Amino acid sequence: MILQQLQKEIQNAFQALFNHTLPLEKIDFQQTRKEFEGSYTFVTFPYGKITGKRPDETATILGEFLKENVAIIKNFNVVKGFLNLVLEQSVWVKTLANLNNKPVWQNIKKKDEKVMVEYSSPNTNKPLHLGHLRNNFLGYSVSEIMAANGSEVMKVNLVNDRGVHICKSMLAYQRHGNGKTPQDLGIKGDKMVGDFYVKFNDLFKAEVNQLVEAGTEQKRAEKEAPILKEAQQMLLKWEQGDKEITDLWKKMNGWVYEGFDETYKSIGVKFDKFYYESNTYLLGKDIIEEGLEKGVFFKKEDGSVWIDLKDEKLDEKLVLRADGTSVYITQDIGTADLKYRDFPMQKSVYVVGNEQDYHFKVLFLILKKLGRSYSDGMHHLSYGMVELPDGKMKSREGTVVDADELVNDMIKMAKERTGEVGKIDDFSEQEAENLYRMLALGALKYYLLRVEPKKKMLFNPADSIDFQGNSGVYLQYTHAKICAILRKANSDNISHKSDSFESLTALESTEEDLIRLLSDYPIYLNEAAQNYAPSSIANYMYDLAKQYSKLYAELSIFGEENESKKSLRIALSDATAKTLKHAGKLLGIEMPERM
RNA sequence: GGUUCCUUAGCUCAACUGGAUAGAGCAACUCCCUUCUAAGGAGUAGGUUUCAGGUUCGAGUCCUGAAGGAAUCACCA
Repeated sequence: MILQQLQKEIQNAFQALFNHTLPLEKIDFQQTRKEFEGSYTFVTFPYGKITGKRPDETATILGEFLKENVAIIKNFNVVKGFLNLVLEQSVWVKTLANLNNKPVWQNIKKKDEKVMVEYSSPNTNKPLHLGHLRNNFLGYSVSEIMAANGSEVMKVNLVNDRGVHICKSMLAYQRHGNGKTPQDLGIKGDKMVGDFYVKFNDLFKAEVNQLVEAGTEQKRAEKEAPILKEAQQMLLKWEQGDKEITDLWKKMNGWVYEGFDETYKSIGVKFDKFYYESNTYLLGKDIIEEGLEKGVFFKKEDGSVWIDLKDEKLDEKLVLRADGTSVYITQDIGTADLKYRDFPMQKSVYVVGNEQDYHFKVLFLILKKLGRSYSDGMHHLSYGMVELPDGKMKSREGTVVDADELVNDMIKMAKERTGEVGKIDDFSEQEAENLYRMLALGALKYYLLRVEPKKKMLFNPADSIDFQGNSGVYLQYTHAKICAILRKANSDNISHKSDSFESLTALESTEEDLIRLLSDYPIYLNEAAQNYAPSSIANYMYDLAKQYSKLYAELSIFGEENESKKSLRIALSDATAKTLKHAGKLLGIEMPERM
């Protein structure tokens, strides 16, 4: 790669001129700004002490040395301490030839690194909504990105399938379900169970109001509402393995899973392994014991177990109740060990909303204090909530943007838009439906992934997700446009193998810019994995598509008379399409060949 | 109240981890389809990067403080 070569050349130059060895990883280039001539810029300000010269002098001396000794450097110019390097254009032709022969991502070596990514982790009471989509897309995408960077990745889903809240919907169903199944009602199983969860809340509120009217204090009423007590009772029975209750639980969860499966399939998200809290909620108690022995935890008079994190600017945190039952963090400690036994990973990523920042900080700290070898590789991929104009989404209140509905709406929009443009009249029904879905999901995924995860985002249902401009559809459109060109090149028998253009020595600036962008792809790929940031990929794709669109508008391909140039532009188109397709896959966005 | 996070153009977001004159899309306005897909391209306008200090050759980015917003501080998960 060019940048690596340039790094070495700078290192040599420093050695020869200043008798100083710069470590390679410290040699950094940035893109030359458009208003100056050059491709890459080396900043010399930091090296004053080494060279003993002013930055602009250092830059000039370096530039002269490089021009003299390095074949690919054609020229240079110095602006203050910025050394702009102008490369021989044959370098870019050669770069494209290499790209053409072997895409850059095929050069990425397999790492000896296992990564587990936990995401989605739904609650079986709550049908998936827009916020969950952000989670699912992030988790899926981060997994794909790490895998593309050579890691072995395991995608897992930890399903929250037990607890009082589950009993609530079960109870509401017992009372008002009349034994109906989702098939009877003609709705998805997860939706039906979700409805009963909402139903419970209505019943609960009614009871609370009644109590308050009868003179009970609000807070007490909320604790003593009979229906709540009954739900708690039900949880006890469930824990004791009561047949009637567990049968109902299994039946209702079965419905939910069917619904979830359908949604996962529809949005193109997959998992390698499922964990269920009903299997893991008892884990972790033995580790509490271990922690007591190690002196990491301490016991209070009432028998409850705590950890003191005051030294870390955190508080004391309960890890086991006085009655010996576990809390949330107990089972998370246990599950962490379980996961490591199943898949001894170096990195473990938890894709969970930022309302649990504190929880994960504590969890990772505890595991570190317990001396778990894997604790250093743990990472909470924390993302901001998706908010509506009137505030947060609440499943309990029913104020959510439902995932299935949103996807369906967008498919409808894609269909309308495609109808207006009218380029796929010869598509079969099936092909057309595939395309609509591809476009709808592309728009949705891009919309959610292009934003840095930790930022909260606002979704206004009134103005729909873009099919224009900086959007997923723009990327897909660019890809489809290129495919048209490749089809024509193929039917006209125009070669774009590297020997058809390798002799070229001059390039248009748009061509050069595009080649540079293509060859920089691994940098973004690496950055995305390093920072768990699909947004890096998304933004790169946009830049790439934009750069190509510019070239497409400026330069004619089939109207070009010089055969070598024609071939080069086709090769450039091909490389762009392949890169878009590869990067799109990392975001879960499919690229159509026609649209 | 403590802690953590956020604040960039009217709106939604970028900015290669401290680099040069802060960039895109949407919305507004001008142009460009008898030439490879106009779901596109070129342009105009829009900024004291919330504010006040500091660090240095250089700060949207780092440090301190302030303002506004969010989350969390449960023997819920």
